[in-house]
Amino acid sequence: MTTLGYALLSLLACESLSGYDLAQTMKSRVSYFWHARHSQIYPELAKLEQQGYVMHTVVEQQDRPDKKLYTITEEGLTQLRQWVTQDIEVPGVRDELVLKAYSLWLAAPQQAIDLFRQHEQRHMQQLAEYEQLASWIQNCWESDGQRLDSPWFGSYATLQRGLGYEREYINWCRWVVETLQSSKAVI
Amino acid sequence: MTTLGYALLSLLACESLSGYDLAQTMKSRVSYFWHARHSQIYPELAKLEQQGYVMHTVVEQQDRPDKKLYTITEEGLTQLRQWVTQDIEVPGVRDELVLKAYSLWLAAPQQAIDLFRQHEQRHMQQLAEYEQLASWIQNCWESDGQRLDSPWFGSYATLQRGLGYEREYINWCRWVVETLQSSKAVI
DNA sequence: AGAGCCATGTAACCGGTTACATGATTAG
DNA sequence: CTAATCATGTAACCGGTTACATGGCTCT
Repeated sequence: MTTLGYALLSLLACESLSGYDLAQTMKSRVSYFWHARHSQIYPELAKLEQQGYVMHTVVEQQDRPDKKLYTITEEGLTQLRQWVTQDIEVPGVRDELVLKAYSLWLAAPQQAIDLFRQHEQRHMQQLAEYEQLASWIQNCWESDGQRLDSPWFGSYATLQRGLGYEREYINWCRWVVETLQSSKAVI
Repeated sequence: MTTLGYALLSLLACESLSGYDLAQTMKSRVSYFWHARHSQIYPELAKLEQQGYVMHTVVEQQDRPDKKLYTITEEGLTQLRQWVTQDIEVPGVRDELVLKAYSLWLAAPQQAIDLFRQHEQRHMQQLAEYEQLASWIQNCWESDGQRLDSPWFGSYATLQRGLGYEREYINWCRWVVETLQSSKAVI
């Protein structure tokens, strides 16, 4: 089993979806912590089905192309359950902007300021999207009684990370810009 | 040019290093925002040399094997300077722990608590290392007059991100644990 | 008429990891 | 004697991205 396999099972544990839907869902809702293109998803679904973790039924549609609706099996759920709390290594981060920051001493300050302002903006946009989503999901979870065994708890937990991540990233961008500006005055 | 190429140039812009040293430096000092194995570094250095961005001299050593000391060239510096402020896309994050959090509703709360306590610990350790490094580097930068064109500024800027990242990660782990505990009491 | 969405796949490529390979010196 | 560190490389593999390929429906 690959991590992508578990990612797909995680989504299918909440609802049955087609390969196309899985790609859409990843793009829009869980893009923060995982993403995959359809070219990776379709073969992975086939593998999961071969292993018995998912199964599909063809849903015929008139106005649109037919689709394969994938559903998680009992074995799939079992597999997913044993994976969730299994320990993992802390993955090494690779962030090109932080890498660029390492060589910021070689840059023209104004150009550096522009770059980090741009990224501050982008992360503020992302944060705004997550905040909207968070208030929605918080509602869902609350009307579900804030139960730990409600799928909304999972969504809410990941979103909490997304919010924190973006806020911290924005803070850092601002710190870089301010440092570049204040020191510029010193020169 | 690959990003790894720029990562190596970034390090070589501060000091001349061997392939082995580059691997060590990445492991110890810049592991937060970039990392690479020696199997990737050696071929990349050869490519950089072919392109004229670095050059090497063989340093003979008695007590140790001889080594190739790589130095950045003027063209290398020029290349690096134009890359630093060039815009990039915000990279998609992939974090398996956050992915697991999404399926936390399927887990036994106590096992989940153990997992997130473990990761809280690991990030606290990482944070402690960064904090030590930060006070050291801050000193270096200050005795360098907090100049924007001092390499210490670059190191300090990336470390600021490292510190913020780890602190936020720890906060999130704690939030997950607390939520799992408080809701447990409700049940 | 053309752009864009729905829907599913395959193939080539590339960056990164793991493993293979060698060999000297030093510390326990 | 053995393990670890210094030092440099190659090869196989694998996950992920980009591009190729097809085709119907809907909205402008």
